[in-house]
Amino acid sequence: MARKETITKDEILNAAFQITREKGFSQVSARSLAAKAGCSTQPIFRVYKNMEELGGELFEKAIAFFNDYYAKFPKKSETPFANLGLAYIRFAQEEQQLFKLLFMADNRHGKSLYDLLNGSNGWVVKEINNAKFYGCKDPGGMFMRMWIFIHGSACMALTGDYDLQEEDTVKLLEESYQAFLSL
Amino acid sequence: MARKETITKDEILNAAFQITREKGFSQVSARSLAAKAGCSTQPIFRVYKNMEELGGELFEKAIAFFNDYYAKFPKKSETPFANLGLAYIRFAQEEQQLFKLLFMADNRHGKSLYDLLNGSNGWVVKEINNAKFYGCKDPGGMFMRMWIFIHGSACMALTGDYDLQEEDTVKLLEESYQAFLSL
DNA sequence: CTATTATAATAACATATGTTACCAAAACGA
DNA sequence: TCGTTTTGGTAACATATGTTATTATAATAG
Repeated sequence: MARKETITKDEILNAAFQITREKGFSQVSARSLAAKAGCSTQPIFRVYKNMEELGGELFEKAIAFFNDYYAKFPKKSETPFANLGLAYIRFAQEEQQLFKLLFMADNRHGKSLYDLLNGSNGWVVKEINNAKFYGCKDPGGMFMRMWIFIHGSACMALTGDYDLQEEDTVKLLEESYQAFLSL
Repeated sequence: MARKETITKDEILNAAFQITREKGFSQVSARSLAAKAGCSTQPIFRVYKNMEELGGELFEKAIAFFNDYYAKFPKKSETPFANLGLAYIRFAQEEQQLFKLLFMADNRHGKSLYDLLNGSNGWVVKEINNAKFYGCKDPGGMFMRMWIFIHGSACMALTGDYDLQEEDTVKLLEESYQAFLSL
């Protein structure tokens, strides 16, 4: 019989995720990854065909992480899109590297922004329905405007051009929603 | 006496700028740059101490390019921030790589976003004064909100999540300004 | 205990990077 | 023409990358 596996796919993926989280996806190399996982480069190429394949699974793991982040994020506002937006902006502030990977990179691995946001729980759909429920006449347009605003805040957080605290962000999002309602 | 110089600093910088514009700053390597400039790598290290120094001058050149782009951009709206915003968004659409370098990268080479936008002509100041002239009570807050919105549009253009044409963008910016006025 | 076999470490290969050493090629005053 | 000096090409060095070949290491069926 054969030798037992000591380095699992999960361990490798987790190590890659850690590096990505701390220093960014570009810092995940075969060797840096091996070092983080405490092995040589061989186990990596046993479980993954190549580094690109690992990139794909890493992206999936990042999606799951964001979904979990949002699922656990405490609700702070009744205003449609405000909670999702607040979580998104805080995610950008707290998990800069993951945010870059998910929402600012060229390669989304076939997924659309909507796919990423809507997640497995249909969160965007829920927010849009919520807006409808609260009497918004053009929920689609509202989502577009709000998302431009939310994404702008998040991206500016990454370059150090947005540094509002949570309370102020909530206020900003609620105000913006009200302002866009008038259109 | 000494041999005449055949490869100038300008030629090298222009070649680097071309590569950046076409394929992104990350694609500017000593060798790719030499190839583009039609020389060996030596002239590069004659005029620049190292590649980082070239990076600095390249950034400056990109700033100048954006300033020129905006200076020549035809005015399409009377609404404060709308022209600047429109130019910014179109710049993101047409010059993706330069936009990334200037407005999305970590390293701004000591310049703030305000520095970059305000340029040598005080454009932001002018827009803020313009808003004041048109009766905006909180021009600073308006700039912040408008810029979040504008930057969000531009960044979404880069990931393919914003594809409005010029007219629609103008309308969107004008509407947003009006909406924010109500705050 | 031994043969088999999957695992994983070492080391290599091929390539790309910044940077430098070295040398050949101008350019021009003497 | 010769000597001096700067310029620029070739080639090297050091390092980092993905990937693969080779070898040593378990693990267990027989």
